[in-house]
Amino acid sequence: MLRFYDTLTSEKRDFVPRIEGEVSLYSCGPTVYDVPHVGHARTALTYDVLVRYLRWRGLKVVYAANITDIDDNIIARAQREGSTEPEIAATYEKAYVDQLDRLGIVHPDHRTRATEYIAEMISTIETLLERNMAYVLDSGVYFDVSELADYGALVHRSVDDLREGAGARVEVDSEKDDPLDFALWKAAKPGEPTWDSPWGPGRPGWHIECVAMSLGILGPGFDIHGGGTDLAFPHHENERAEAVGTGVEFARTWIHSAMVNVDGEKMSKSLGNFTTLADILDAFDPRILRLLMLQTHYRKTMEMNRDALEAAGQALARFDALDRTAAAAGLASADVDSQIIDEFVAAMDDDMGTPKAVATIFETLRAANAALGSGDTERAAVLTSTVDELRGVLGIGTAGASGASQGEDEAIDALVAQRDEARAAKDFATSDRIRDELAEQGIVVEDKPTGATWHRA
RNA sequence: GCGUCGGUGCCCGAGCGGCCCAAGGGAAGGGACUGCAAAUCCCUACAGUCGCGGGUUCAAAUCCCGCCCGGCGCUCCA
Repeated sequence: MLRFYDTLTSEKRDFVPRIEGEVSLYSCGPTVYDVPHVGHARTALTYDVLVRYLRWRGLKVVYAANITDIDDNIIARAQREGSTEPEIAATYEKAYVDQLDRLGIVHPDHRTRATEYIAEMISTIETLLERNMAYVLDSGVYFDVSELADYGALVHRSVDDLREGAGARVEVDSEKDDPLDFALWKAAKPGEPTWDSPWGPGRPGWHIECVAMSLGILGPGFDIHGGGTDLAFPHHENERAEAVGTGVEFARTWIHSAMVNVDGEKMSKSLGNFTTLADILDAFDPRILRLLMLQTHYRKTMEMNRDALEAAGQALARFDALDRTAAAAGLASADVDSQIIDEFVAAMDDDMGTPKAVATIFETLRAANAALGSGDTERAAVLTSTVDELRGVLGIGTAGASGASQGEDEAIDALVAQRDEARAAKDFATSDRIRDELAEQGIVVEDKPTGATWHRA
């Protein structure tokens, strides 16, 4: 039985999709005004693995994710750089998608942009006005928090508590009825991009876009709404308020993935520990980052640093080593071990227990190596196939092509063959010299009963 | 301050009432294999106060209360 921890109810609950066998998922993507960082990767990866797993389990998944392509930050950057909002958004959306592609993140079925849903947002706002859940001021249209009974439910705060925080920290628009009331539509300001609306030219508030897109694509009462925990308030709380305010059922389960810390703190430019995704993926095999992240549960804050990445790199090398060993032994593909699969499924079904699932794979990996070592190729084939199957579910595939030319590879083959001859003749001086030469080129030679193999370090 | 999540070996990190003298990964020591390596396997030390103090229970890392410490949220944020 699939179970997920639901932020709204603060408990793990059995997951029953609204349509049997079909899961609808909406996940909040980034505001594209800068290059993506490792935090974006963790959030994207959480839902990537969820989608991969559900599909592997035989469920149909409709996955929608948004791109916020209009907001204060984008406008500010466009003005600063003498560019335009669409240009800034397009540039950083591409940067985001490009980096996620390197990580092998599955593409959502619907990747929508806020500016493509203006009409739907306006119509949602009209509904809220009709139902007296909102009011119009010169500065825009605002949601009336006092009209919603359980505002604050997602973050488990009372309206009074929230108001205390809002009054103390947010510059209160004195016109607003309540400091907690938030903008659905912002009236045009000079120099800003605008869209026409019944309330004059302006642009949408932040939260309304996700309501329009998620309900527009997935329909009322969709199964899962995801995003990073930092979005729980105010963004998700306000989304929920807006959607419920229109009288429809919103997300049935709320999943929030935790933050990535660098040097024990949330990364930020001001702290100087901002770690871009590109920097990490340039320095490490993308599968290393994926494995490292999956070794921590998605709801737990994780630490990201060079040591952790290097440790994960060593772990990943064991997968690649098994690939080589299995290939050298000529293992045929075999049926998977159903008991191990069951163990994996039990771990994943329990609120996406990827750390335990990964542990199961490593145990199987060791057993496969042991079987190989003892000459039990039949068992080794079963275990290796099981490892491959489960790696696939988590997106930890085999090593990619090195990018080296065929000629280079042939030259290395020739040297390795030459070394084999020298070894056969017990000319170890020569064989060691060749091995050292290859090592300098980053080539590791391994002697196996079936002959030497080599790979790039 | 309020809310929320957490504090487990040298490091990372599962477990969340008995199966725990606590998974898995990394690093460390020993052995096997190897001409020597690499890879692999086996063994060992690592946690004997699972942040601290109370309590509940036949039984607690796991539940309850209090305290200390940290992340995140309360402000744009994945």
